[in-house]
Amino acid sequence: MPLISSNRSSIAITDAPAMASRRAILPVRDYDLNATLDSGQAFRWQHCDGAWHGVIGRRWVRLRTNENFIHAETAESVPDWEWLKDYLQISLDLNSVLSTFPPEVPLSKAVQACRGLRLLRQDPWECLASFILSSTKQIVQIRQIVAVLCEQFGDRVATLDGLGPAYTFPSPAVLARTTEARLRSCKMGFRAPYLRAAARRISDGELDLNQLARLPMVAAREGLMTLAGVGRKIADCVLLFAYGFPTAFPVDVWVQKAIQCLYFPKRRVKPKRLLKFSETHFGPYAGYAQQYLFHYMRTKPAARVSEWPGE
DNA sequence: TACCAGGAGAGCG
DNA sequence: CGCTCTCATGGT
Repeated sequence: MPLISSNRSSIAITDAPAMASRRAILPVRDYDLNATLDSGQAFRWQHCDGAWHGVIGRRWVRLRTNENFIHAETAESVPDWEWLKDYLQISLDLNSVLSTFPPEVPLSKAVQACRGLRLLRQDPWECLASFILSSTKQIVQIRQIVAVLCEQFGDRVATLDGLGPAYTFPSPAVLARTTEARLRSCKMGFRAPYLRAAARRISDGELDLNQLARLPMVAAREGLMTLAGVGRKIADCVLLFAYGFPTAFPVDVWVQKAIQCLYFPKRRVKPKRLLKFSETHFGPYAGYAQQYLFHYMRTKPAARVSEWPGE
């Protein structure tokens, strides 16, 4: 056994010249990796021993973080780290985003409660499929369904020794070819036909997810909503978490409750009016504001307003 | 046990 | 439109 392995000392540091390596150190500022990976936008990250394990594209990766850096490690050496920096949105200046928020109390409190929460830039198909599976499910259950789906239909990818298997997210082509019954065995219930039909339309080329990225947001939303099982909320999740449209504003039960309680505590507001408020109040990075409100409501029960007018 | 979950679609008046 | 019901499953 050689004392020094050939690539053992090659650690990429951010923008160093291209050099194949298995490890990288990414300098970060205001980046709360824990909150970000556990905030209900992605469902495949596992927290073990102070590190996060996940699969991005076809690569398994382990992330560790402290206040100033994210340390990344892959199982096989990679030519560069752009795929990870893009996924984590490392180069986004968070302060310039936060400075566009309207200066009001509820949103400020939500930001203060979790400074460093970020939005990821996910693969459109994985994001779309995951949120098709999300409807009327708790986040823990969504994770479970997605894990089984990947185990059953994804490709095995290399991990570090002793860490257990990891899988890619199954492609539209693979899911288009399977049966509804096999999908239902992943415990996704009535969502199975939706997922299969979406996989079919995409693998047939009838709907081009890459093409949607080049459209204005509203047109991209309309494209997504032609899929059965994809309404306004799920479409907005994909627009925000995968395509990065900064004003996409998914309104789920949590966000609805947040806006109702924090902004209209006296009178009950109809969903339609509430959606209009979300489109006009939060500015050019409304999607970011949404994620802060969501996280705030979900994790700070003591701080949130508990009444729900009209009940 | 009962209730609800990062919804959407169909059926109704 | 706007309301109600259903869909499948499991965590709390």
